[in-house]
Amino acid sequence: MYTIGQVSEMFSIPASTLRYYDKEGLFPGIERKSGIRKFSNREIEALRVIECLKNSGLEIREIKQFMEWSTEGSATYQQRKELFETRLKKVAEEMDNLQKTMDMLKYKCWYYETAIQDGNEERILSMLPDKLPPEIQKLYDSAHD
Amino acid sequence: MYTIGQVSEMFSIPASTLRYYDKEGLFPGIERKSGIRKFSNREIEALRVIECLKNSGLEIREIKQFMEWSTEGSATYQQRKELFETRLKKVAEEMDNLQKTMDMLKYKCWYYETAIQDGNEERILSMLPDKLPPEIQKLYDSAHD
DNA sequence: GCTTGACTTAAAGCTAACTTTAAGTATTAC
DNA sequence: GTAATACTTAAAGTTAGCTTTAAGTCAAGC
Repeated sequence: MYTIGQVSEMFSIPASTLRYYDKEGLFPGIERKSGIRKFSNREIEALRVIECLKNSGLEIREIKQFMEWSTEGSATYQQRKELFETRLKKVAEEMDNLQKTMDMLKYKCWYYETAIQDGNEERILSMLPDKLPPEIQKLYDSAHD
Repeated sequence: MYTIGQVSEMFSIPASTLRYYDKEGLFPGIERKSGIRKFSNREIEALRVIECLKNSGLEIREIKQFMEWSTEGSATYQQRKELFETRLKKVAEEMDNLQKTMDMLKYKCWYYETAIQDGNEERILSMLPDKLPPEIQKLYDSAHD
């Protein structure tokens, strides 16, 4: 059993944020002793799922929905499974998107490395849009679909 | 040369957002004809970079800084290069983080598939924390470092 | 010449996710 | 017993990034 301060330390999350999460219903049925929250393994695992769902782009009120489903036993297994499947797809898309972002960033790194070497951008501009070195051309094309 | 409406269509960005970006200084020196903005290839390419930097987690005011550097010629090549290098590192970290998020999501998908098959979570809980099927154990460990 | 549709502005409004504040209670260390 | 520390609350404040509103200008088609 942990206090809010201990959990705050463990997860590097401000206690005020944990209180906010509780107020928003993310720890349904959390135990209390004379007003003070007692975080058990259930809440610790909940917090790991909260972080995961938040990273997947889910909003707090949708995470609350999930936490409510979790208190309803086997009747909501299907909904919960579908939620995770949907989130998985979403994150896979986000990864694809970030891969394109990285390609653009790598292209720009090359661009400025080359500009620094040359002292100007003229040689680069004369290679655009399709006479860049092969590796760089790939990055450029990926970023300029 | 494009009007704000054409650019809005091309990039699927509301015209109001493009005006907001302009107000925030993201199109320094954009041309106007009797008050109306004229988006040239320079602004189109700027918009691609804006999207890229935004996806990398940069704030609008930092993107503005970059756009100002871009008007200052070769004197700022170094800063611009470093900006893209820093962003690249940041996005690579974000990708790692998302990979962990995906592992947790995959684990949860398996969890609920199994719970649906069994009708309850008992068998799964008896396998925790280190007697899960090998492939699933990997996901679980990755998500519970 | 008048209607239509796309553009313009400044300013106010919105939303999510916290974060801070102010005032108070409870527990632990000495 | 008292001082320090950690907890409690409700409510107000903050921030980023838009989005909407209201009032107006401008060019093209009929």
